[in-house]
Amino acid sequence: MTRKKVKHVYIADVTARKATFKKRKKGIIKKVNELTILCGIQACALIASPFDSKIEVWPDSEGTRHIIERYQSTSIIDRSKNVSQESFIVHRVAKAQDQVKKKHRENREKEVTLTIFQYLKSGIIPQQLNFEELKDLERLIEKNIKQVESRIEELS
Amino acid sequence: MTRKKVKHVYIADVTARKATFKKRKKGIIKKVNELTILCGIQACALIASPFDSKIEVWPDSEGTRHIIERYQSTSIIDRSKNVSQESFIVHRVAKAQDQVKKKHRENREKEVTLTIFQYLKSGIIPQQLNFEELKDLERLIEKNIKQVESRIEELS
DNA sequence: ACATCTATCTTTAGTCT
DNA sequence: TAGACTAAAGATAGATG
Repeated sequence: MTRKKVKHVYIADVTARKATFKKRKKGIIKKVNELTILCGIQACALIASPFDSKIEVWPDSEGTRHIIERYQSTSIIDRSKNVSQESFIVHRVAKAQDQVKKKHRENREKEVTLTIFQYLKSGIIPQQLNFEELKDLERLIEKNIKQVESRIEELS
Repeated sequence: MTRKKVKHVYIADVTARKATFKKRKKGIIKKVNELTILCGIQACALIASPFDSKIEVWPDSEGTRHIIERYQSTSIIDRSKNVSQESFIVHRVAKAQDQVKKKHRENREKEVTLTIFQYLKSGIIPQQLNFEELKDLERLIEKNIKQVESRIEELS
């Protein structure tokens, strides 16, 4: 009587879709939970609801945040294979500091680099950035500084 | 012959753990994929490997990034229930701009706020921040500005 | 709408190659 | 180390209350 051949296509019927979503979400979360226990690992799932804009996560928001941060760090490292992220950052900062000492003058380029360094240390932006990302960030900070300066000028 | 009662505890044997991890990870990803199709939603899974530091994600890094960003936005909204995030940001920026025009002088407080606004617009930091997070960010930016200024002074 | 049931489908632990 | 196999365990579609 209970026929089942799940066609893997979008479920048009709202009631059926909602029921399936609820059951399967529960199943997935159970499986993810089991995997973390059986294998002693971290894992998380983020699932958007079809019925409201909320995204459900497993485990709690704290655990999810941790693994997301861990993922973001490592994925960025992977993207910049050509240079070790650690030596890259260390070298960049050391170079910026040297330049500051040598040139002995106000220099926006170094201001930007130092700002980036502070943000990296603080964790506001990922601890590792590849060259392209760093360049984007530099351009953004430079733009900000210019805007702030022009606004200040405008008011003087 | 094939006896199975899965005890839900850590699998001590390395070989068995690896085999189970591989099988179950595949299963979870399949289930998540099916859920997204059946219900027409976004979902992702992040799974740390027990054998190297890499975190595997489903779907690709691009899709994962999107849903993470969506999650981070909404979760932060939820945390600052007391005030709508949109009106909060809009109000804060408008106020800062008003102050700039009225006081007609260089003012670090506004510089900080404008910098935050730029970062918010750019997506470098989450689009929504609650009061505590905004305060932390303000303190950080202020500290950065002071450090940069003192370094510039030191060199003049 | 939700809870329970259960026949059937799907996953997977243990085993072998 | 990685597939393939298979029977038991587990998940769930559709039905019913």
